[in-house]
Amino acid sequence: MMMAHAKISDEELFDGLITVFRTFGYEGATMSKLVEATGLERASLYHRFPGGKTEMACAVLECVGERFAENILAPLAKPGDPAKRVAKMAKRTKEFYVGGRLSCLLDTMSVGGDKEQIQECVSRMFKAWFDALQKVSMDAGFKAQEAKQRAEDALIQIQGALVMNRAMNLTRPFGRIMDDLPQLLTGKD
Amino acid sequence: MMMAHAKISDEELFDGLITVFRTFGYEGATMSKLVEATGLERASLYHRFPGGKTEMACAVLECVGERFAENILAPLAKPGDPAKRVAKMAKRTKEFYVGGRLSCLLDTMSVGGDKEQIQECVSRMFKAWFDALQKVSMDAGFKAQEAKQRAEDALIQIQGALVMNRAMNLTRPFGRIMDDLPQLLTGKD
DNA sequence: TGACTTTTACCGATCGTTCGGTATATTTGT
DNA sequence: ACAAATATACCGAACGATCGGTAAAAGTCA
Repeated sequence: MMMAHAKISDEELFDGLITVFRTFGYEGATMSKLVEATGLERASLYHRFPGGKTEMACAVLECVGERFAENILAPLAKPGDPAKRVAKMAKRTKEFYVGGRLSCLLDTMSVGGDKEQIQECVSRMFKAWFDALQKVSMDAGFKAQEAKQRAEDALIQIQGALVMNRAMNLTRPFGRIMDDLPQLLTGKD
Repeated sequence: MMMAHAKISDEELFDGLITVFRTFGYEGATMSKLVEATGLERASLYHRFPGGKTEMACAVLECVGERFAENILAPLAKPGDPAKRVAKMAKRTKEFYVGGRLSCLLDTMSVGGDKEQIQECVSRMFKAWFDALQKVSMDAGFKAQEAKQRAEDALIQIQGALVMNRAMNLTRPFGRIMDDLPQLLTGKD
């Protein structure tokens, strides 16, 4: 509509911000790091996010939520064998976390958690993820309660594997957990 | 042994430091917060930890490692039914994390992770925990490889449940995971 | 007294934030 | 169509506050 040439696109901008926030958490994500990662100067970031660092964090969470919904959660809602759908989702999830070498934004951003606004964003993103998992588990034939528990288990294992990978500098656990996801969410064990 | 006049004991000192580090992570744990939590002034903390914040973080990790080994991991190595030992350990673990309301130091401290020394402490603590779990699983009759996988699963689920609790402000998932631990580590499912 | 702990007072650096101003693009008035 | 006015995007420099850290004095015991 009315754009005076943007130095970088919103997509590129968010790429930089996401990388910093997911790596260093909210407190560790300093303006200097955000400036370096985006290529924009301090004041320019404030032009795009008048609400400052808090708004950046929330915007980053929303952006990741959208990307996650489009690229990872979407396959779960498509027609076809639920197990195959979960396998597709697991594959995309592995890519998203680069095989478990990157942390989850919902984990790193929830450390400290003195900002009400951010905490609310985090729990909302988490809930959306959870709902998508429960739904596919119900598609596989499980009752609401059983599906709920399996979705919870899946989310717990994904988050736990990412923490373990980061803390011990490994990659195998996450890969194994992801490979077992179809069985966990749709299997009759 | 050679203490003239300590305002507070090492135990009390570490209590304060641990609370701050486990709540806010390394970057979020500012000197001001540490001063407030311990009751000692800035310079007094530097007297006890000449290496500064990095040394405090490492000392805190070591301290928690010792407390963890004594109070939580010790029951795992005692004689008796492995399942009962794990149940005891699960009970102590629940208390340690206050039913899942508190975060794990190994999680929050590994966010950011630009300090080599801290990262090394974290992974070492994690390894000790892992080894204790594998050992009790082998006591339950599992071969090394099978026990290894079950220990890994247990650790993943504990960490994942703690992350989920924090991110969604819940407490149930962690409690459920802990109750299922004996089955996971020693059960023949 | 002498060894040890705590404190007051302070340091330079960096934190998140804001200001003043420039360049480019769009809209408006004629 | 052409210039004035408006809006958008950016940047350098600085703000007050707080960061992690240090020196030297004051207090506290054997």
